Parts: sequence; structure tokens; C-alpha cells
Amino acid sequence: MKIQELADRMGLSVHTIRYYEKEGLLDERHVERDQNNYRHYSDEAIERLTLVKRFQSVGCSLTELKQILLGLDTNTTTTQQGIEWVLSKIKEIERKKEEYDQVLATLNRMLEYKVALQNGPGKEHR
Amino acid sequence: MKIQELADRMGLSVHTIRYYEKEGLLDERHVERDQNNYRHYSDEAIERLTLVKRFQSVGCSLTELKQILLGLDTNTTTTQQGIEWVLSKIKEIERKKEEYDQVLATLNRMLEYKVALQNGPGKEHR
DNA sequence: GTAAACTATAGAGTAAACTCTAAGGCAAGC
DNA sequence: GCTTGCCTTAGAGTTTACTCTATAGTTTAC
Repeated sequence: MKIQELADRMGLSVHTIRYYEKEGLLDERHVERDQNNYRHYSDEAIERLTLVKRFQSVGCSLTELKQILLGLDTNTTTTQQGIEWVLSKIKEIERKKEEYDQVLATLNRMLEYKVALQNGPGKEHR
Repeated sequence: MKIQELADRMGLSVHTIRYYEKEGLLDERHVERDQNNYRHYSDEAIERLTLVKRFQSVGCSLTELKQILLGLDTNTTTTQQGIEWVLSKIKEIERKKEEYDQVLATLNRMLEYKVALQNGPGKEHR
């Protein structure tokens, strides 16, 4: 598929996709060039970008993502070191999930307060 | 307490704290000025910045945070509208938590793969 | 066969959230 | 009393992740 189609399917702009390629998040398994020099994307590009979006949405920078993808692609970092990296990342994500729970708690308090205000104005305090 | 102490306690830089104040995330309940014009922070500043960090860590922009804090501070946005905003925010956070679970799943797959490689090299495939 | 729509590149511009610098005033220790 | 270190402001600089522009070639539709 060509870049515009991929962009539409992924909900990204063509600029962003080219930018990701420049940043090394896509490689020959995902993009090739037609005779006319147009980029041609494989289905693997979809998978890759889905992964990119997913990790990005939990706060990974593109630099960090490159590390992660490298870890998925090659066995180079396989060893105690690589395992420890993944473990620390897992801990980090779990901490973040706890943060989310605390934010949810705050939002729920806000909600209850607002609902109470709406239902019984004049009794706001206590 | 003075700005450096607050910064140390919160794990922020003094620059960042002044920046937050300029952006309207802190007000007279959190900062006052001594005779020498030094900023003097109340304990409420700690609570406030904790909240700021918490919401920020789940992807809220400072602009959005200002809205949230306004909603906590005043009753101005209390009405159906405000309630709906909180509800939509809660949905958003819940969606994000699901993303986190997917990322955790990916990391766990990476981990298993790496552990398997380390324990039985030569049997990487299948 | 030509206009509209898509592709390419290089590079400039933007927004958010810091981060740092300069130039100066205040304060605490020796 | 003076050096060292923290405080002030205004404003410049940085980083990240886009986002857009200019210029030009290609493809598709009528």
C-alpha cells in the first residue's frame, strides 16, 4: 500500500510516517520503494505502527521505542542485561497503572461532588 | 518553606516550580512573598504539586491540568457540562489503562523470549 | 492531454514543557 | 565584612515530536 493509505488506516499523517521512518522506527521489512521511488508498505508496517502507537501512548519516547523495537527484532541484547531492562520497564508500567488508579480516584471524587451539588444545592458542605 | 526546599521535596527544579506558577497552577493558597520578595510556600503547595505530577504522569497537558484544578477549586463548572467532562475523562483513563495492559503483555512476551534464549540457546525457534 | 491528486525531498516552523543564562539583590557562615 | 550560596526577573535556548512549505516528479480521472 502507498503512504496515504497507510496513514488513513493508522490515523497518522503521511508526514508523521515519513518522520518515523527517518527516525529508524521502520525498516526494509516495512517500507520498500517502487520503480517510481514511491514508498510501498507491507502489512508488517501496520503491525509495527500499532506497536509504536501503543508504546507511545504509555509515555515512551521515540528514542526509547527504538530500543524496544531493537530488542524485539534482534537477539543482540539478549542476556541478563536485556532481561533486566524489560523487568524494569514492566515495573515502571505497573507503577504507572497505580498512578492511573489514583487519578481515577480523584476524578471520581470530583464527580461525586459535582453530582451532589447538582442534586442538592444548598447542602454543599458536609 | 523556600523554593529550593520545595523543589527538593517534590523532585522538581526551582525553574519548573516558578514556571508552574507563571502558568497558573499555583495561587495565593500555595505561594506568598516574604518581605525580601522571596517566595514562601505553604504545605498546600506540596499537595498541589503532587496532584499536578500525578495528572501529568497520565498524560494531562498543563493546560488541561489548569482546567482540572479549576474544577477542584471552584464550583463554577458544576452543572451537567462539568459532570460530563469528568465522565469523559474517566473513560479516557480507563481506555489508557487497557493500553497499559497491552504494553505489559508485549513486555512479558519479550521477557519470556529472552529468558528462553538464555536458558536454552539453540532452541530459539518453536 | 491536461488538471487534480498523489508522491518525493530538504528544510523551516511550531507547540509544549521545560531549562538555562545574565544580572542583580539578600543571607548565613567564618 | 566578605565570600558563598540562594533568591529575584526577564528572556533566550533546548528537546521532542511533529507539522508544514516549497519545489518538483508521477499517476489518475475526465
